[in-house]
Amino acid sequence: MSKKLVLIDGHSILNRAFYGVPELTNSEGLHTNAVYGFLNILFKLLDEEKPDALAVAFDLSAPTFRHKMYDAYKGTRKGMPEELKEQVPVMKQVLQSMQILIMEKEGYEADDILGTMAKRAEKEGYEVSLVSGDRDLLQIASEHIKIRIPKTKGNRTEIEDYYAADVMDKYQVTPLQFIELKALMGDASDNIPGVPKVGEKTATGLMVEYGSLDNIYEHVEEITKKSIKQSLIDNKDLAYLSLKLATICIDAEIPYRLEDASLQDLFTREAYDWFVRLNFKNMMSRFDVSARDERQYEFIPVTDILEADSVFMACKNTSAAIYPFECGHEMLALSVCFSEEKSYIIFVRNFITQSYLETKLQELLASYSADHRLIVFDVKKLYDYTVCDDTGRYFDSKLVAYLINPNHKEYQIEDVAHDYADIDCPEYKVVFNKQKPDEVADEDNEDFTRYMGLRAMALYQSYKPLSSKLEEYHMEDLFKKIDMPLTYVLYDMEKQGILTDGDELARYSKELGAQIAEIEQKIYDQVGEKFNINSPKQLGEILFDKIGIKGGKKTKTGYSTAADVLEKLAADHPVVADILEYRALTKLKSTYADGLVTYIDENSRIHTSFNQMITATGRLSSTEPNLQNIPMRTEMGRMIRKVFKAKEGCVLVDADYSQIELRILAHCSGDQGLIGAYKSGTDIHRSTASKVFHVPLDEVTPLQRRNAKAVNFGIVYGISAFGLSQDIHTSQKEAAQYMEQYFETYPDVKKYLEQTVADAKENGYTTTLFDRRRPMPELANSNYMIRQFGERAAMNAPIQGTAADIIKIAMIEVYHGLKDAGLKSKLILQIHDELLIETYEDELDQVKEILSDKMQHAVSLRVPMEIDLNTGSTWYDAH
DNA sequence: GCGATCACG
DNA sequence: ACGTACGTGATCGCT
Repeated sequence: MSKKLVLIDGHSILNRAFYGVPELTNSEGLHTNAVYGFLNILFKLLDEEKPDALAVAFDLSAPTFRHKMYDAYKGTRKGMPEELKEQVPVMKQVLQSMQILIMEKEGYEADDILGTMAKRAEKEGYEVSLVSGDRDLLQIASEHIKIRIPKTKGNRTEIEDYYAADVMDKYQVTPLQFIELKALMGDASDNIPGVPKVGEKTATGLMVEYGSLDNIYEHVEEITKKSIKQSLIDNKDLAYLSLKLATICIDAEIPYRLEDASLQDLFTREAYDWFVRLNFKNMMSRFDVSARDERQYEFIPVTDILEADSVFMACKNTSAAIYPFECGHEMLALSVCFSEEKSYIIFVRNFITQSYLETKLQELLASYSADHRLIVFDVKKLYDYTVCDDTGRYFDSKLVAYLINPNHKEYQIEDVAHDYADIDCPEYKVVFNKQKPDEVADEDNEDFTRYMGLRAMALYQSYKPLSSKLEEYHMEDLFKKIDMPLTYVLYDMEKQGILTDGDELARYSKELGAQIAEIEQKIYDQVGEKFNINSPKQLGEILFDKIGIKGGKKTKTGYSTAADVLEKLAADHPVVADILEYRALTKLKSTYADGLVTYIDENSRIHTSFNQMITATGRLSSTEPNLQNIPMRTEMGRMIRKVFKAKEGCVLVDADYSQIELRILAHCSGDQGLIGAYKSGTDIHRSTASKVFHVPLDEVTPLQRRNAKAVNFGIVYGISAFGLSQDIHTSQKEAAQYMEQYFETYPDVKKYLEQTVADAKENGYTTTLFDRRRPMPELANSNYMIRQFGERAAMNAPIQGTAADIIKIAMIEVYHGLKDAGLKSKLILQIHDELLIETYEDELDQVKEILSDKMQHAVSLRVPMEIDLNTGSTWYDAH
């Protein structure tokens, strides 16, 4: 077996780690995140590759041969932030303490040293892994030199691998041609100029057609696109200079021999001291050989139905984790784990059919009760195989991970496995690259059985830590009674979908198109030229430079042309009003009229996806398409709602909570003024205005009511005088006065909000009435702005989150209310405080009763929960 | 891929 | 002096 060498691009990996790992300091206040990230990658490499030799190359600040060629050349180390710079010497010392070879040489960049070492090692029969964040090194890839590009995702690391063939696959050029590709397109981060007008697409096209820079110039006359041809001719010298700059030197004069890189004992006394000093606790276990984790799992492929039977039989009196492998809607395999030693991977083969697996799962679920659970990852996706709305039989690890910390963007099984089972599950892409699911799902494919086995194992092992956390956080009821049962309700709603009239959508689109064309022309006429109105950049230049409207800059990239800015200008400049109208119309056409048709299925229905694990507050979100932001506020937009209909023999029943968030505020704060206002049933905004402005109820002016309403909203959002002043177009001073008067009127609201923030600061998280939790790391941030944001979010989260809890409870009760009454009518949409039911006409009275009863009595607060309920043949009419 | 914009609660 | 309402998702233009 040939020897293995790992080469690391020191600065590049340190740089990646710095930006990928959140801020981290040791007790001396030394920044350590980059070093930590680097070591994580290093250990992952050592574990995975078990190399014979390893070395790290660094750049020196001295000029290199590239500087002599090109004055503007800056190399790869410009503008390094101080927090990173201080970690470079630390990193080198840590590596030294681990007896790892550090290579650096004046006149060369790390790339050149790495390239030279890699080629030397290859000649001597080594397998080489070259680790860098920089794709430049792809030019070195060969059959024996693998370029590895790590990506830090949260606290995990994924590595993309490129042998020569993979470079071909991805970039359509050979590693050597990759240099010429780069010479053509340039590279801003390396200050390689490239040829103007030639981007990645053009460069790739040229390289694929002509094969080399020389050949491109031999055939330059054949190039059809004139501007490209001219640019190539004009910049020939530049292209060849770039080629030289981009070429990595593979015969650098460096003093290092391969033997120098041989690995010795990494875990020396000095290294130990460094790890203590840097406070890298979870890496310390590596110093204790006896404690080193050497778990060996067994992954057993099953293709025989009798064996499969016995696996399912063995699951029956214990909790088991399952993880399916699908291609489209077909299950190709199912991994099952019910012990810490082994997983079974059951393949759809021979007598094992998908329906056999579905039956077995169904039987298994039926056998479970409170003691045993089927541990799964994203149960909503599983209901296609196991129809079961008795959700108490499942434990959804993904859902629990979300509930424990809803702040993450996504919850991949790899993350849950790492965080709660300490198991490293490789991503599909990393193991199988671009292979299709049906090509990899084979019982002889050891990569596949390991891939599947690890996932089921990780799920199985995540159960205990996740349940303990739920218990510790007092979130078991939230999980068992709210979010878990909701999964099936959402599944059912998605499956129902909503009837959508495609013809009407097309007519609407056509009408919008006509209006847009008209107003577009009108805008061009007024401005005196054609331009892309949709481009904020072009629009800003036309408005503020050409016409000379005063409005000034606002965004990082240039002029702001946002609606609130333009609205202030519309009165003086008619064209601005037209632009606003153009914007409104094109938005309606592209996002709604034209956007929605693509989602209509063969039954004329649209099935959105309700995501339960996205928001930090506990709300749902809706995607593909988003049916929670269908226009409402303008009449033209609202017309869209006419395309959403009830099917033949049905009507739509729509109910929404009236000011649910303010009512929750009244309840939570216990403010008698606010509670009294709701109990008396008067219009809350009018009542607020009357008290705040000290006028009798019937003398409140429309403006006073509007302002009071804005303050009410502001309170819920975590008020700031600035935000309020923006909203009601007044001075910050006046807004501050409104707030002050509001808090005088409702003193317990003020107390409540202050207490909420204080608690959040002390605990580091907020909770809702139902113990939904949101960690608030912003409150401890050193940046004032971020802390301020944290305070506002801390005021809002319990209110918005409690509202989310309440409507979730209502949804579950409405679902079961309808089902238990034997009705065919179905819940089809939720829009945060609103529910929509497609109702059979003969069930109308019952549905209305169930809907209003369950919504009003989902919880009992100190104020009544009122709803508005409407019926109609379209959503437009029902709301 | 990211920022700007705008649709909703 | 800084620069901000809370929570989302889709589309577009641009690098």
